[in-house]
Amino acid sequence: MKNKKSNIAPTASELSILQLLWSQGPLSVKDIHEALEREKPIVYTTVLKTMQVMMERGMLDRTSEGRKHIYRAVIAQTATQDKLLDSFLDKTFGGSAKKLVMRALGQHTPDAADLEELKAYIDALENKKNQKK
Amino acid sequence: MKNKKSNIAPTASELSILQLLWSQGPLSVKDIHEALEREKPIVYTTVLKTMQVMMERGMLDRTSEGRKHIYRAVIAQTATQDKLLDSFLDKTFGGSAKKLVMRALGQHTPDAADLEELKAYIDALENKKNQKK
DNA sequence: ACAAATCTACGATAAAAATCGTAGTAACGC
DNA sequence: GCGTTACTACGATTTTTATCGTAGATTTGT
Repeated sequence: MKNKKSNIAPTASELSILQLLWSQGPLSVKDIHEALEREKPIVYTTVLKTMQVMMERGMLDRTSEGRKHIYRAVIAQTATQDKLLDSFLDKTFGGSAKKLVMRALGQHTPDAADLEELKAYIDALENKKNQKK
Repeated sequence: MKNKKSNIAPTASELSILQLLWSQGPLSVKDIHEALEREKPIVYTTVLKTMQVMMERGMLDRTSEGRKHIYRAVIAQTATQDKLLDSFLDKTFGGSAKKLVMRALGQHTPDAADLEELKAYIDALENKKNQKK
């Protein structure tokens, strides 16, 4: 096998922690707690515990900085999103990417610029397909 | 309020049952069990129990046909998918439909015909936006 | 120095979801 | 009629995930 692949799919709470680490880089438990607290009340040790579990599961790594620990994400954002997307696509849209895409655009239509960008992206995909043949 | 909205988001197992009912119409527990069994081993009463719970939660309804019950989905497929999509989009892609769409297309690129259809759909969305203004 | 504040460790509990086993009842075949 | 089969009802257990409380250690302010 290529290299030990982490089969771990993060849960919803774990994902909310990962999002912060992905977007803001390595953070302390305190940093994460403060950020999450803004969304909804949660006890400090709940966050701590979750992050400790995530370490055991190989999702996070950490270094010591004085007495406190600084955590960082080990699993990549894109790989994780792709895995979750795959699973979601199967479970909710029977695996049809087209259906999911159309529904996503219908419900959360991006602005004009983004729509143009999307069309350009689709063109690029079409070209790529043609080249392969 | 418009009409009593069901706030219920089905779990993964519930969703797999709903998928069958949505695509095949009203079914008995036996029908569902047989279909699910093809995917992975599962005990009959597990399915039965799940469907009973779903009834209590208002996701399913049933009629009697002889001694057996025939279940049908009460909650609509599109409404349910939209709700799940919303939540997934937020949790996994920070609410950016564009990101989700591009990733979905990249990982599960539809065939040429579907891509054309998608572009046409995007055009339609653009026109709709322009009209509103 | 030492009390208060800051952090981690970790077991325990709670909450949610999934699974199963047993009991009981109606239908069915013969 | 009566044993076998097909179903439902439902409690109970297991598994997974989320949350919390307490204990103890290190640092900080004064």
